[in-house]
Amino acid sequence: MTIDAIFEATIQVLLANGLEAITTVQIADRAGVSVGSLYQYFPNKRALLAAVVQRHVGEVVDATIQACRAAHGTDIREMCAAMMSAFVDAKTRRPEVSRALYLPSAAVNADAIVREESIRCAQAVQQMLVTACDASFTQAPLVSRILVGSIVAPTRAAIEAGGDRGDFERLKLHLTALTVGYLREVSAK
Amino acid sequence: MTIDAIFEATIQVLLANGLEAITTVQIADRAGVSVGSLYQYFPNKRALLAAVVQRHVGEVVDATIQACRAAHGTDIREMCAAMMSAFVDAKTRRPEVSRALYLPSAAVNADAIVREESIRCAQAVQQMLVTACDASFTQAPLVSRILVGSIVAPTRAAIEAGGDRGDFERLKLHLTALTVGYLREVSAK
Amino acid sequence: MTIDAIFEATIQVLLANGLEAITTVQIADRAGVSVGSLYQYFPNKRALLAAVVQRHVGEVVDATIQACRAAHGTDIREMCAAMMSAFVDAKTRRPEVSRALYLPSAAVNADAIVREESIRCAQAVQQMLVTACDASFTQAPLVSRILVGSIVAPTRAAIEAGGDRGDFERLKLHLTALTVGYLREVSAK
Amino acid sequence: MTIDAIFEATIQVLLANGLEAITTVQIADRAGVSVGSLYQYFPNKRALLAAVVQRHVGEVVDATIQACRAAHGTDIREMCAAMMSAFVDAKTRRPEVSRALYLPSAAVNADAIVREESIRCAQAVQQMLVTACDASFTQAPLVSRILVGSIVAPTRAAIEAGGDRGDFERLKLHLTALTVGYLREVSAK
DNA sequence: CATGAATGAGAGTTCATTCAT
DNA sequence: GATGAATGAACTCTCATTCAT
Repeated sequence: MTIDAIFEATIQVLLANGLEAITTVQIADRAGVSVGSLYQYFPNKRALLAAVVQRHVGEVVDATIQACRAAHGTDIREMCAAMMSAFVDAKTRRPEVSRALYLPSAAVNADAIVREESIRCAQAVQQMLVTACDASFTQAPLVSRILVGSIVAPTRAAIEAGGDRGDFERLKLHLTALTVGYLREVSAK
Repeated sequence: MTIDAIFEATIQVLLANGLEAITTVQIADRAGVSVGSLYQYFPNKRALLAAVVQRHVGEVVDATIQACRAAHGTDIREMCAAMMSAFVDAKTRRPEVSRALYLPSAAVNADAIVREESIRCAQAVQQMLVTACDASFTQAPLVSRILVGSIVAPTRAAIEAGGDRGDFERLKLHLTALTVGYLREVSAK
Repeated sequence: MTIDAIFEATIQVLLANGLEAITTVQIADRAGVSVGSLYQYFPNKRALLAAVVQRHVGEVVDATIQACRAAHGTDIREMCAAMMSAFVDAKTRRPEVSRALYLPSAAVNADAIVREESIRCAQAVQQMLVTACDASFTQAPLVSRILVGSIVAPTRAAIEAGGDRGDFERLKLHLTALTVGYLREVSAK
Repeated sequence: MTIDAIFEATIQVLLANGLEAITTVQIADRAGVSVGSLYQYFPNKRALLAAVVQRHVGEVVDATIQACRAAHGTDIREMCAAMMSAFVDAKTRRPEVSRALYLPSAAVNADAIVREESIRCAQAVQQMLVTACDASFTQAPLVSRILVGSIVAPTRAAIEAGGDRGDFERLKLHLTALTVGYLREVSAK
């Protein structure tokens, strides 16, 4: 509960002040706790930022993985559509949170989290792809990583451009087209 | 000349210490100049980082744009292949530079540069796409942005994974497949 | 208490090093606190100096005003004698403090304080003068300001000349003569 | 000529930026010379400021002394009127210059100049007073110093209040009244 | 356990002064 | 003699972290 408040406060301060100007005292103040308490839950500022990023990215990846699992055995288009829907929905559920977290995500240490979560996601994608009923892949690991990578930046661009629901739905369609087209191109069948 | 030394020093220190630990004195020392001189050329640290990012990203975008122009009037596959080749080559000419600059690129202020350069690139892509001999697009602007966005993250992943020339050549093929597939999917023809 | 220590330290450093050489670290050191603590109480160095001046000048003006009030209704000579006594006593209670504070008093920002306190003092003088039993003034505001102004520099000169109690008592007599003579000259009666 | 330009530039920068923000480069720029040249004429910044103050204060004191000499043998009122007229005229010939120079005058080193010039002025006053045809003084040195001191602050206040010619003429009358009254009070005759 | 005043290392930045051209 | 880029010591101020209460 306190941790949740701290997480939320971190996001708010990040949105208000940016990554460079954020301070532990500010975060604690906005969370309604003392700095001392903050340090009871996190060993240092870096760990706090990492945890916030971890949770957010983890949630998005979890949602995407779940969609991937549910799509096992279907065809390429269905797989891609399901995955894009889950990914974009999860990422844009609270667009301002995503926007706030793009900054610390790149900061030292936190980008390792992003990298690892991307790998976790790519693995689920790979496991899904091999079950596709209308395609097969000789370089499934690489294909999965390309696929996951390719959808990140367009989504970020849409969020930072301040897109609305309609934009995000359109984004889903294009990401589906992007990934379906790719998989067709590299499918062995 | 002094400015070049400062740019190079910034990249070196960034690679050695990361974004959080970089200091103006360190940069000046490694560039073989005094801090005072550094401040003669850049109003502040942020501006220096922004300039370094600007130059790097600008070069990559310039190279990509040039390839786009040269490919006007060809077919989709040739366009994508040419563009991917130029982009990946420019971005991986000195992989460690690219790797160093991913950090400040996300830092406040510098990400605006990245955003603008992306737009500049997307415009050139759009101008190329409308000349394609084997496809036509109803939503060229969106398609261009998606296309540019989709190739950024996979390339970054390849660089950060410490890929070699072979990996980068393979990357080109996949990015070509990715974009060709996408354009086929969304082509009106 | 900490604030008092900082005030006292500021005066000591000012006496030892002058206005140009004073640093926040020095002040903090001599006050036995850390620079950080100093900045917990004062937003910046300028504000600290201003506060020190404010307190000193405020005390002197308060003492003078009190004497003015007590002298309401008396004659000119008694008024001047009472006021000069209070002013010189307050200003020379710790001559070295006064001497130390002449420097920042002129520094930007702090001289505004001196100006305002002078005005406050002049108003009290004016209110006193209009009750004089042996004189009346047609330009009371101007007369009050001249009067307050005229006693400042001679007192400063006496302090900076390193005067002793005897000098200060002699100063009182002369300031009294100065102001009494003036008031007689400009009295309408 | 160059020195004059530097003096004038110093005053301009002082008026524009205050004492704390003044820099040698700024002064040189505004004077239309290089910093190097500035250092050809003055060993350091402090000496430059001191010279500017010296010249201004010296001029005022010179004018006042001249008036004192011309008034030898006259009566108290004529002496005071002549002196006040010369002093106020000299000090308010270019009010903004006086205003600009109040700041460095208090800064370390330059206030010694002010002190010495005050003494020089007081000596001329003393030499004048002993020739007064209608008064004699037992403590001429002290009286002279008080007299000189008493007129400084009211004049400064008038200048800083942005007074016009009319205000300055009124000031002369009051300073004359102030000093005449004083001299009458302390005259032995 | 919570608090938040105190700490102080360290960062960015300035600017008087120099000296090669 | 004039120039102004280069220097780097030194300053102000910040803020992650601690620990006595």
